[in-house]
Amino acid sequence: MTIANVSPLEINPATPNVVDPRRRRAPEERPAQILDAAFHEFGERGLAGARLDDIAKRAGVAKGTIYLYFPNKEALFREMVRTTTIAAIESAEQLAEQESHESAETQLRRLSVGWWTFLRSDRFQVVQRLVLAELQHFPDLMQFYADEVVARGRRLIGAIVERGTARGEFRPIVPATAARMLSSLTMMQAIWCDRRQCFPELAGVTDEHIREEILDFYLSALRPIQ
Amino acid sequence: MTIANVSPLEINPATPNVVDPRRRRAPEERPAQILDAAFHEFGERGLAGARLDDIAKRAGVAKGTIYLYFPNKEALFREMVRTTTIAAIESAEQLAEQESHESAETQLRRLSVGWWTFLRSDRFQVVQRLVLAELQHFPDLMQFYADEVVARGRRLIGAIVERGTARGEFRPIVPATAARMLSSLTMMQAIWCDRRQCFPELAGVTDEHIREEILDFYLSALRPIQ
DNA sequence: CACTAAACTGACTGGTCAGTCATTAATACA
DNA sequence: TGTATTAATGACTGACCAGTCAGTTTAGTG
Repeated sequence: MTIANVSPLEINPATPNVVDPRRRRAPEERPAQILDAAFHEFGERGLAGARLDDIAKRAGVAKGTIYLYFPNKEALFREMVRTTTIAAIESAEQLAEQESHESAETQLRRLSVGWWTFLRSDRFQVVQRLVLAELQHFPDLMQFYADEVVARGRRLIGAIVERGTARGEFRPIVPATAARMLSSLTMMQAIWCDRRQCFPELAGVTDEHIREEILDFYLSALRPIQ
Repeated sequence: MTIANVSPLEINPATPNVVDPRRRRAPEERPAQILDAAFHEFGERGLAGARLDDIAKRAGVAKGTIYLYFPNKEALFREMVRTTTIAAIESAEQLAEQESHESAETQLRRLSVGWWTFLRSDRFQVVQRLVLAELQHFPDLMQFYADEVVARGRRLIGAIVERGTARGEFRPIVPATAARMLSSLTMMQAIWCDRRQCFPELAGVTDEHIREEILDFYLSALRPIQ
């Protein structure tokens, strides 16, 4: 969907290629196509539950083709988690770009909007489910996720909070702890939003409202003591 | 092993039950034995990944025996989630019993200790993983979990917060929102604690310290505005 | 003790699916 | 046009595993 590229071969002056597109040569596109299909199938069924035939069908490719680009199912899974995660971080960091002249509260507010958008996206929901459910069996991927997603996010928040404390906007607090608090509030509730129908209390509330509640709650915990 | 019979005379009348315990009749115990084994196997490998042969072996029972008590793999899974969840709630509610004369802060503090103990137990970690990973395919179980675990917990916290607000201990806040904030802080960080090795920041910190950080942070967000 | 009913067993079956490979199609180049 | 090379296919294989059932063991009863 996102990753699957537009084929440069499609741009054709004379349209001589009326061939079955499935058999057309386009080796550069294959990995992305397959990874995208894998993302959906693994996301839906998990590592053990997903079938390679389904991934192939979704990618518009024969099963054998998958094995031209990935040595086996597990490697495909690993690679899918890696690429999806990387794509996710990049889009999140773009959104969270900060201007240093702003107040810490304003920075936090902007970070909150960007991050929440990302957390509520389909891609994150799937990654999150896989991380929580399957990554215990892949210590290296877990580490990768911890370093590249969690730690990076924490540093971002921690820096803002530290600056806010220094400016007297916030009460004194260990930045790492403060970052962990905001992460947990936001991540957990983003996951719950995805299961809205089960939580009557959330059913009538918009995503945006929840995001604001979280931020207000968080800011009131950081409020300086009189 | 099966064909080579044990002579019934071998059974000493003084110690009558030296029979292979695996073949002793105990139909009342079977479901619990099987469910316990299922808990471990499903918890480790997920619904699709777990093998009934392994569950049987762990339960000390033949595969066929499982089918005397449960119609199929999925039903066993459902039943396992149900019973585990119920056991979990009951143990958690015992811990959280409150005395009405205490201050809201003290009540919250006691609830926090009991709940955290539960959240950090093996049983909860496994249930939580299954809920997040698999329960989307079982809407009825998801609903059951939402009603019996999440909603119950929220009501408990909400009531305490409401009382605290009425007494002027806490600032005015929607009790349901306040409950959701504490739930998300606690649940998410309990899950992270289980993956300690991946988060260098948590590695050197005790569970108890994190629990206190959460509670202090929470209380400071509820602090009345001057 | 003999007989019956209930509990239990584990070899077997049939379906499923990861992974293979002989074959076919497309392209590049002479 | 022919030949070589690379890309892709999908029928096939073998392992695996949920679910079955004919047979075995145990306990209860007269």
